[in-house]
Order: sequence, then C-alpha cells, then structure tokens
Amino acid sequence: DGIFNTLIDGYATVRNEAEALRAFTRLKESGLVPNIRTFGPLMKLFAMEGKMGRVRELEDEMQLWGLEHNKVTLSTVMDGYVQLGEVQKAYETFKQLSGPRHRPDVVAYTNIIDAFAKGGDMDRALELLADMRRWGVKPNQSTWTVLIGGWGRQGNLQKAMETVREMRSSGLYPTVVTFQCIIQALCNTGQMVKAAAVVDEMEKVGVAPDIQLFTTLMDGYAQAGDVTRALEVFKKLKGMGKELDLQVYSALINALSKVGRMQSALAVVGELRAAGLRLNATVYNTLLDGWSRRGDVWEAAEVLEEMELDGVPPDVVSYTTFINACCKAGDMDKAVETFDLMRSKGIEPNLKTYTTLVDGWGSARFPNRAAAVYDEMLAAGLRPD
RNA sequence: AUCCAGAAAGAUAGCAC
Repeated sequence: DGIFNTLIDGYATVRNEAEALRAFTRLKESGLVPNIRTFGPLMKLFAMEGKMGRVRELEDEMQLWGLEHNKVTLSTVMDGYVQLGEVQKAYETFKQLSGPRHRPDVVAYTNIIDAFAKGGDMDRALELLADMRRWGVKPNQSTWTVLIGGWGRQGNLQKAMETVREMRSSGLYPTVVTFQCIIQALCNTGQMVKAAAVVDEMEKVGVAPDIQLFTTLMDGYAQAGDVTRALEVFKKLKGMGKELDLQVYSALINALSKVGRMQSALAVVGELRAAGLRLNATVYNTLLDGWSRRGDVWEAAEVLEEMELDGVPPDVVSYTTFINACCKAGDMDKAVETFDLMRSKGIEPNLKTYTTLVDGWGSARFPNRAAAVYDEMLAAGLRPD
C-alpha cells in the first residue's frame, strides 16, 4: 500500500519537490487515500526550506482528509520554525505536543532545546532539559550535542566541556558531531592549539574525524590567518584517501582568497574540477571576494560573467560582494549600476547590500547619497541591526 | 545490535566590535 508513500519519501529525501508533489498527485488520482506518512515527508521537504506557508497548506489538506497531527509531523513543523529562527512559533508547536493524550518525546524535546540554544537562550534550553528529565524522557546524544553546540556558539568552552562531562556521566559518549561542536567553539575563540589537541584526543578514544570536522578545523585555521596549517589539514585529508566534497575545497579556496593568494585558489579550483565537482554560487562568491579584496574589480567582474555562462546565476551575495569591490575601488557609478542590475534581475538587496552601499557613499564623502540609500532601505522594510 | 515519515555539525558578502 505504501508505494506512493515510499516514492514521496524518496523524492523528499533528495529534495526533489516537483517529483514528490507529482507522486502525491498520482496517489490521489489513483483513488488512494493519503495517510499521515504521506504528509510527513512532504512537510519535512517544505519545513527544511523554511517554506512554512506550504507546510500550513499541507496541514489544511491533512485536516480535509480527517488526519490529525502526530508527534512526528508536529516535530517536523517545529523544526521548520527552528530553521527560521522563529523560536516563539517553535515553542507554540512544542506545546501542542504536550496535551493530555501525548507527551513530547526525546526528539521533540531535542528540537525545542535546539531552538532555544540556537537563539542563544541557554537558560530556557536548560529549563527544558530539566523538564524532560522530570517527565522521565532521557536525553540522548543529539540532545547533549545540541546543548554543547549552543555553548560552543557562544564561545563558552567552560560550559561546553562541563556539558560533555555531564553527558559522559549519564553513560553517553560524544559523537563526531559533538567533537565538531567543541572544535568549532575553540576555533571561534581563537584556540587553535587546543582544537588540534582535541582532534588527537578523539582519535585516541576511537572516534574518527570525518570530512566535516576537518572542514571546521581548516576554516578555523583560515580565520586565524594560518593558511599553512589549513593546507596541512587538506593534505592530510587527501593522504587519507577520503573523497573530498565541495565544501572542503571551498573552505580551502576561502583560506587562500582571504590572504590574496588567488593563483593558489585557482589551482584548487582546478583540482576540484578534476575531481568531477562543479563550482556552485558559494565557491564563485568566494573567488569574487578574493579578487575584490585585492582591489581587482576587473577580475571580479569576470567571475560574475563566468557564473552566468556556467549556469550559476549570481545571487544576492555575489552582487553585494561586487558592489563592495566597486565601493572600495571608489567606483560608485559601477556600484549603483550593479545595484540596479541586480534588482532588474529580481534579486532583492538585503541589509548587507544596503549597508555596503551606504558605507560606500559615506567613504566617498557623499553623505546625502548615503542618507538617500539608507532611507530607501527603510522604505524596503529593512531595519538596521 | 536496534532503528530508519521527525531532531544535532562544516564553506561565501557589509558595518560595528
């Protein structure tokens, strides 16, 4: 009976929205009745992308079929709000799970704890941890890792490590994700020596670092301006014979671009292509920024053109980066031209785009133009942060 | 081993610090 559900789930997993919806339509056209497992994957598909409007449509349709939310679908909805940073809405959804008939399970709790941890409200996160334990719901590795990640994001290594101890004393062991959260905390606080020590440590306790962890580490070195060590990590990864993905290459390209080593960055691009990977907008934007930092507006413009030719249309980050390059080079005409161009392509400038332009006019000593752009920003409904 | 419709981690832009 579940052939269409399986299909929908498969397409949802690979994020093929069109096919997933087509399978859903075919299910209904075949005279079959969708069930809660039909809706779950569809909701997840939209929730992951933050398309909560579409999620609500599915909720309505679910009702029409006489289906009620269960803990899985509600957790999915909650996760959508977490992705969007809408903590309050996430919490309201969470409360729907705490009716007289149901109690939130460990996934739901982990979800809501994650919402608060991501929002920086660790007090509330800990309250919910206490609450779940009060109800006899045992935190698992994900729950602990969410908390450790929350402390890590705040750069509170002390609390992060305390939480690791608490996790261990409850009989659970840190996973590679847990270690990665700790390493990220160390990187964010500039403690690269310790970060490297943690990697050694985890190898000793038998948790193998993976590509994502090495990417985090490389990025840490990049932020510290230590390209040499970033390159060492990359070489080590290659030596391990692991299959490298676009993000590792991208992190290295970023490390090189940030210090102006564009020829080396391009060499890495060559490697990436040789490995059968294609550049995406992030990688192109990284290169764009590299040229911008060198003050090379011409090369930056080349990258923009190349993106179009390669079928990777420039996005808001690309244009903002390029506008920044123009501003820094004192070419405000080109900056404004680009600003108009992006809008004509239907790409809405965001807060960073406006700030770049305002600042550009300011640096160029045209306070009136700066103020005009600022007003335009407000008129567009954007508030300065 | 269990589970597998739901939860945790990695790369790009501005200003301020």
